[in-house]
Amino acid sequence: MEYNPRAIEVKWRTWWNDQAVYRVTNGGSRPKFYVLDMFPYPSGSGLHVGHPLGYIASDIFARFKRMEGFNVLHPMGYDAFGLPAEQYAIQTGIHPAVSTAHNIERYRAQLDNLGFSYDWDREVRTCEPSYYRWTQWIFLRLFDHYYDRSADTARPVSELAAHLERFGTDGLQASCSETLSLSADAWQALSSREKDEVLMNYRLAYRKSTFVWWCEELGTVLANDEVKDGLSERGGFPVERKPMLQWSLRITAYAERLLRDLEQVDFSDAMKKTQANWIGKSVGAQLFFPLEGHDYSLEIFTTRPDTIFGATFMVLAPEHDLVPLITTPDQREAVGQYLRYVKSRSERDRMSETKEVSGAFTGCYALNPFNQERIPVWIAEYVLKDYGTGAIMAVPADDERDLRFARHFSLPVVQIIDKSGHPGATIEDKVGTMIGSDFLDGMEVPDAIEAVIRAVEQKGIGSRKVNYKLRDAIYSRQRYWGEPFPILYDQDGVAHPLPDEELPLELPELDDFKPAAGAKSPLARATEWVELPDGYRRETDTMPGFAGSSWYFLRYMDAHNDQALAGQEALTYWRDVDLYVGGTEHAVGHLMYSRFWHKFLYDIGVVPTVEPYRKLINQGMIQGVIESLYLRKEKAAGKTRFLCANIAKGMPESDFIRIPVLIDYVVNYGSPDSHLDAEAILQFVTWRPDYADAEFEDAQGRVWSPTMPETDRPEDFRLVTHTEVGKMSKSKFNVINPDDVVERYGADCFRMYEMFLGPIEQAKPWDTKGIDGVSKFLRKFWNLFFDENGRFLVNELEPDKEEWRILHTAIRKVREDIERFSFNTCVSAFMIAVNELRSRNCSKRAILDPLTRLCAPFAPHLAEELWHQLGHTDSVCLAEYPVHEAAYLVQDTIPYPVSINGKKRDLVELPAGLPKEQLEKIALELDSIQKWIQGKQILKVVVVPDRLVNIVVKD
RNA sequence: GCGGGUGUGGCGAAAUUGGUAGACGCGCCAGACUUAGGAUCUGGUGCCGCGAGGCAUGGGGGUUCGAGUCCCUCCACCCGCACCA
Repeated sequence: MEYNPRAIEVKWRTWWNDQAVYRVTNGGSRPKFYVLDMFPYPSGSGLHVGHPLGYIASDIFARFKRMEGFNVLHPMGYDAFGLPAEQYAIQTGIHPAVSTAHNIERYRAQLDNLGFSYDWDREVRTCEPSYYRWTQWIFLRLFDHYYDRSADTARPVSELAAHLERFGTDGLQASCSETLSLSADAWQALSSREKDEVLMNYRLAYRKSTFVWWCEELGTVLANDEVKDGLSERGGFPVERKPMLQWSLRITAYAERLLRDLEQVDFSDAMKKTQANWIGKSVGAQLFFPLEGHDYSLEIFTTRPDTIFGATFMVLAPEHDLVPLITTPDQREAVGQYLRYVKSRSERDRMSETKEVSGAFTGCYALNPFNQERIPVWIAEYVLKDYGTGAIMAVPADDERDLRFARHFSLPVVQIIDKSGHPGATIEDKVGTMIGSDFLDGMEVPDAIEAVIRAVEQKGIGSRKVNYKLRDAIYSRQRYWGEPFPILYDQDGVAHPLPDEELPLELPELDDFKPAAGAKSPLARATEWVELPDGYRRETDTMPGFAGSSWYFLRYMDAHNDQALAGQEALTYWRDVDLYVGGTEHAVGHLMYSRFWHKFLYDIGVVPTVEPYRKLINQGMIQGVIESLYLRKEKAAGKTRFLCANIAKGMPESDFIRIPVLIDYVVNYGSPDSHLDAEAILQFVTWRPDYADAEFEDAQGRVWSPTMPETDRPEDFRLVTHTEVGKMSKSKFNVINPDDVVERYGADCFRMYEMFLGPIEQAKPWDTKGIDGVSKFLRKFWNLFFDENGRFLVNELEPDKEEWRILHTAIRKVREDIERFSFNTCVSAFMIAVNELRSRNCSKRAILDPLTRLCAPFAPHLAEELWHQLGHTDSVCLAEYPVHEAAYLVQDTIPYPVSINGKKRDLVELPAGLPKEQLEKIALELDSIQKWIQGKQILKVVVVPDRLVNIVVKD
């Protein structure tokens, strides 16, 4: 019988399905284990070979844990709301729900094709009302809570209102957008609308006019992490800063906990660093500088309050609220001009030209709160509106950027730190002795920082302050395909939550998905839906993509519950995700948001854990090989001739058109010798008929054309292609569909090969070349069970010592390596075992039975078939994972390398457990060693029992 | 600029605590079976050298009986963040 993967794979998948082998129930006596994949956004182009890498790894782990006796939750679903489906709808008129459902179907087929052990009964789709009902519910809880900093937890807004009623803002420690100061009387005197505005300042989901990233092309605002290099992450369109009335989530309230709790999760250091960096905690002081001629003062944040006596000017962000108020009449024009200049610059320009110095003087002076010295107030782009207070005290002597600015505008530089005691210290290092700084003189920098903060607090001109780079998350999108906000506005524009009983608030039907006028969501056109008879109006924006993905892992625990996002019993049983597998691209988006939501849900008593994910593994990207022709159009006697540049040989890249080529055409693709030969060019021009009658010229100046008679064509004509490695994408023609690979080699082979490619966390280019090795291995494994005539070879003979050793070596290695996520070495351990058994013609049941179980997580279909061939009737997926017995691994003899001065000179097989003295004696007496030590003085003999002997001689 | 990562044969890679560098696989070479091979099997394969042997884990230095692994330093590439006060 031949190994025929296609036949057995379909057979067993159907069987698993019928037997509900992967069905999971909540509870029971087995310990729980939760293995989660980052669920995919079902895009129109389907899965490529890179997507399943993480899914395969997690599936192996889930199967391993299941066989180890754990109750394993291993679900899958779809992040189904999002921009691409809506863009597609705008172009084609096809409803996003329709295209999404279609894409999901395709994804499902592709996933099914790989034999994953998901419990599909728990599937979630974020775009289903039964799901987003709870997304809306969580939003309403966020709306209904504020963050109490003294208790470090979220509390109901009603408690906040009660506090204001009795004490005003006195004694209130709450995260807020602006620091307010209100007496109880003042609060009581407010109208209900004004009260609502005050509360909005504290809510964890709040509506406020903020500067947001606006993307004209997409017709929506975007969150910080959705903007890359001044362009939208989706589509790569320009974005601009714009003040808009938006819903936001107060993630900043959780900044400290998000940072601190990184300590208790098992993420890679790189991931933790990235998150910590994004949170960007810095400790310093908040200081108030009185403004000359005004009765208000300028608030700044600094990490270097010690340098205050070196502050020779102040800088405000151009968008700072005070700018119009403090600009003096004679500076109005200069400032206006500068503001126009800033506005004219795209975010891209602003980012790319960070070295350029620009700014304007407001005409206003601030006073140094310590010595009343007059300090000119400037505005400049290099100060950012939304970091700190949007204003700084500039200390050119101790800050690179301030210094550049001072030099450019000839502002004074006052030295305040003597760094002579610290040779090599840079301008920004916090070292040195204070000089020219009044009461700080003579102090070392760290002491001075403390001293200033104490003085500042005593004088009441500021306080110690912790600042974070993390911004609140903009939560409104002016789009159709997202969760509607369960919010109604009354005639005063006051936001009212929809009662929970009215959830889900479903999306209205629409046939036009273009953004509505005035930067509005298409929902604004659904007037019947928006306008309620009682004069109330619905919010027309929708929630962002990260809403649904911030809590989906909880829904899997109890996917059909219609009373709660998940039942308390399910939540306390599954608790948290034990293993989470996904890409690093979600480091600051999804992972931060879901950690934030989880902490909030913990605060309000919904979930039992502080962190959602215990361990995170980031699979590396599988890249594609990109082969391109570089051609330059030349004019030649009426015909279009293309000169082919050999970029590798150093010809310039500019002036050439780059044409990505299907890798199927390329000879030796992926190697330095990649090229198109005559046959390949002919294929190429059928694919690109626009080149069908072109003439091609190679680097030697020879000309070749598909239209010329074959006899005229120069021999061995080649167009050299340029090879790169990059993301798989349609436009690069380098996408490999897993279905094609599965069709040819089978799912088990595909699974094992993806694992065999290299360490899971490492990025690597896809290369189908090596897959034959894995394919051969699977056949060899099969052939231990069947001979070429299909005869079943498995026998009941007792294995010998060596055969036991082979088996138990494999068991130990595979178990160890699964636990450390080293799946590539597991595959090689299987290969070694099978090769060794084969060379001994071993088809003994006592060996093959455990070996079949051992490889079941990797090649489940093959294992299931062989398991049944061995006479079992239950599923191998639920069989017990083998455990190695140390007794079989004890070796009688050990190969001892004998070295002279660390260089191996011989290898001798000696009985295990020999004492040092004897080993030394044997080693020294070896002929091969004698030769080396003849006439030399032996200084020392290092003997490591059961390992090696090293003889140190004097040269 | 800051942060993180990676550098080992022709290629993907292994080496878990400092102890035989290159397991396993691809490719390549030779051979067997074959009408044939993109099938299968056997053997070989880091580099230099006829050989003894020498040289090899990005370069240089150090610690050690012994370093891919630890320390210092330099270089290259990749990925984040990027005027964060």
